[in-house]
Amino acid sequence: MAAYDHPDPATFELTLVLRALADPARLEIVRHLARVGEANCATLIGTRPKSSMSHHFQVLRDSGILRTRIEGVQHRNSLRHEELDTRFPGLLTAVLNAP
Amino acid sequence: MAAYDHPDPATFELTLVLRALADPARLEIVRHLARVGEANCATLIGTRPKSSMSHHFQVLRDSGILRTRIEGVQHRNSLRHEELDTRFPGLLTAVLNAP
DNA sequence: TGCCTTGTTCGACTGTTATCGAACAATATG
DNA sequence: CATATTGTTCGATAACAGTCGAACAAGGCA
Repeated sequence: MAAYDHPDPATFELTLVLRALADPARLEIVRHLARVGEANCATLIGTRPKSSMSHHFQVLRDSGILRTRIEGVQHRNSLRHEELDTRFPGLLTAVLNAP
Repeated sequence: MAAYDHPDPATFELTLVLRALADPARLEIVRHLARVGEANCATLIGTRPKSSMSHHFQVLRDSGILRTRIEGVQHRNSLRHEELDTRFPGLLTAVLNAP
């Protein structure tokens, strides 16, 4: 599998980021990554099928919220917290701190 | 016209707030209110018809982002910035500061 | 090579949301 | 009272987004 395309921080769009975060499943993913740092897709799948999760990861990736690193057969995901902060300071932190 | 119902800050839901902000038209409204403090619907209507705007105001109101005060025939809108901050500290500020 | 694991892609379906005209409601004002 | 102003509600339509099974792709390993 070829590496993923990750958008440049300068091109992050606020509405895309907010929309990506405005979904319970994706918010769960983001919060989990904030705790564990890095995780592959499999460990993040709860009850949802793989195809649904794959979709959510793509939305999060396209908006700039996370990056996916390929290692063998696994795809390791982590937050792009610093990069997000360079364009939207404090946004991700506020979301992560929210109840 | 009877007064509007405004949700209590303790019941604000993050996904609702993020979804409300994740729309260009509504983001524009929020940014305008941040500048001018208070404004009635008419002054916020650009090219969109009244019915569309009325819908967006309702979404913003229901999520807790703004309050609407009725004065005569006008509906004056303003951000519930402090109340939003009590539940989601820094969130609205981060959104307002974003490019 | 054959098989297992990990994820993606495709296609269809479903539910939600935005948009907008038209009719309506409420208040002020002449 | 008649009319103008301000905004809501209704109903229809169209676009979008989430869900999920099935097929596919690629790497690791026996």
